[in-house]
Amino acid sequence: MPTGRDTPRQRYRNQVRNEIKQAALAQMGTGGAGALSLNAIARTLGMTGPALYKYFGSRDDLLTELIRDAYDDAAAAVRRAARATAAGSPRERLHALAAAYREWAVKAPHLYQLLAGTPSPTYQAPAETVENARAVLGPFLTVLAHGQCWPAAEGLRAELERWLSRTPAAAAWVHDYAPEADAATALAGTIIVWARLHGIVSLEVQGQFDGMGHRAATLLAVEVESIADSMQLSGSQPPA
Amino acid sequence: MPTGRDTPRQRYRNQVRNEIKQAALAQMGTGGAGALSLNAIARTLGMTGPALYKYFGSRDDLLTELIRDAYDDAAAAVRRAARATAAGSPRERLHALAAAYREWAVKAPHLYQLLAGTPSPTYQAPAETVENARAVLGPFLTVLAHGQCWPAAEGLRAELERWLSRTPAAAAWVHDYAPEADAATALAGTIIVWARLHGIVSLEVQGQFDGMGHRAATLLAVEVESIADSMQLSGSQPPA
DNA sequence: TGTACATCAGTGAACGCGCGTTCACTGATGTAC
DNA sequence: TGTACATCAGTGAACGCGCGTTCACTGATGTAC
Repeated sequence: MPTGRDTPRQRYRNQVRNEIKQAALAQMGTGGAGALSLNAIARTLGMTGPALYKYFGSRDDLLTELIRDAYDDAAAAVRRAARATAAGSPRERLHALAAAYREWAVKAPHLYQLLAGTPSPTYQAPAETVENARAVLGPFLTVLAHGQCWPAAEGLRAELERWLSRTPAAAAWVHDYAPEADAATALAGTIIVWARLHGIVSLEVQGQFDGMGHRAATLLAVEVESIADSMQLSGSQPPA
Repeated sequence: MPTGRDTPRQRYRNQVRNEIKQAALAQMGTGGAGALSLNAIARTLGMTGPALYKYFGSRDDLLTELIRDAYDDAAAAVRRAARATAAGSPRERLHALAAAYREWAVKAPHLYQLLAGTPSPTYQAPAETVENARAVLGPFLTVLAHGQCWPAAEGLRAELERWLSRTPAAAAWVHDYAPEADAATALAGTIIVWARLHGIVSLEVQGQFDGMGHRAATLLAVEVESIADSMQLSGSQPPA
C-alpha cells in the first residue's frame, strides 16, 4: 500500500530491508550474540552477500539498527500497557506494565537478548542507547510517582537525589514522566522494578528456570506486589 | 611445592593448564562471549595453536572446564561468607551471602558472564550445570530456612511445593541445606533472592548502571532488607 | 507513445583474514636396567 | 654411574572453512523528452 510520496522502488527497498532484519533476528535466535553473519542472512534470502551492502553500510550498521528497533519495540509494548490501564489504580498499572515487559521479552527473546546481553565482541553500542532505555522505563516512573519511600530505601533515595541535582538531563527525564512526584522516590522505585524485572526475565529467557518448578509469571507477580506494598501503592492486585 | 605423588612433569602440566585458562579468561574479559580463540590464547603464552591440544581436547572442552571452575569459584565465595557469619543472625547472614556473591561477580566479571550469559553460538552446556548452580544457592536455603512465607508469596510457594513433591532430587537438595525448614518456603525465598541478585549484578557488570547515580551495593542492600522483612528474619541490618 | 538515458538491485570473482583441527616431526625430560 | 629406551611438550606445515568487504559488471526498472 503506497503511503504518500513513496515510489515503488522505495517501497521495495523498505520491504527488503525488513526482510534482512527479520532474517538477522531469526539467525540470532538460534546462535545468540555474535552469530550474526551477513553471508548467512543473504543465503536465507536467496541473495549473495555483497547485495546486503545496498541496504546496510556494514554489519555493525545492521546491528545498531536492530538494537534501536528492539528498544523501540519494548518501549511501545510498555507504553501500550500504560495506555490500556490509564484508568486503573497505580498497583494494577504497575502489574500491567511489568507483565507487558515480560511478555514482550518472552515473545521476542532474540530482541530481549539484544538489549540485555553484550551483543558481540567487536561491537560498540552507540550513546543513543541511554535515551532508548529511558523510554522503556518512563511509564514506570509515571506509575511509581504515586508511591512513598520506605525506611530501608532512604539511603538509595538519597544517592539518587544527589545525582538528580547534579544531572539536569536525568532530572528532566524523570520530570517528563512524573511531573508532580518526588523525583528521587519515583526513580528509586523504578530502578528496583527494573532490576527485578531484568533478573526474572533474563533468567527465564536463558532457560535457567527450566529445571525449577515455578512459573516466571508467578514470581514476577510476587515481586511486583512486594514493591507495591513497600511503596504503599493504592489499589489491589489484579487476578492472575 | 610438590604434593605427594605429583611428578615434576605433572606439576608443569598443571601449571601450563592454569596459564591457558587464565589467558582464556583474560581474553574473554575483553571481547565477551564467543571471543575465545585457541590460537589467540596460544599466542599470548608464546606458544603455537596446536600445542594447546596437548592440554585440552578441544575448544569446547576448555570452555566447559572454565564454566565448571566459575561455578566452583562462586560457590566457594558464598560458602566462605556462610562460614564467616555462622554465628550471626539470619538477617545478617543473608546480607553477607548476597554481598559475597555480588563482590565475587564484580571482582571477576568474566567469570560471571560465563555463568550468566549464553556463552557461545555453538557451545552446549553440560547437564552438570544444574548441580553447580545448586551448590551456589545452597547456603541461601540454609539461611532462609529461618523465614516465614508471606501472603503475596503463597501462590509461588504452592507451585514449588507441588514441584518438590514430584522431584525427589530437588527435594533432597533443599533438605541437604535446610533440613528443619519448610522446604517450599525456603526455596521460594531463595529463588526470589537469586533473581534479585542476578538482576542487580548482571546490570552492574554490563555497565548499565554507569549512567545512573546510585551504587549497586546500596541497591542490593535495599533488596536484601526487603526480602528479610517479608520473611520476618530475625536480627538487624549490618552497617554498610 | 516511443525512444534515450539514468538509476540502482543484485551478481560473481577476488582480497586477506583468522579460525579449529590433523599430522608427522623434533628434541628435551624422565625411566629402567 | 652410564646407557638404551619411552614419554611427551611443542613445532610448523597444511586442511577446509566462513567471514566482511571491494570492485567492476549486468540487466531490469524507472524517468525525461
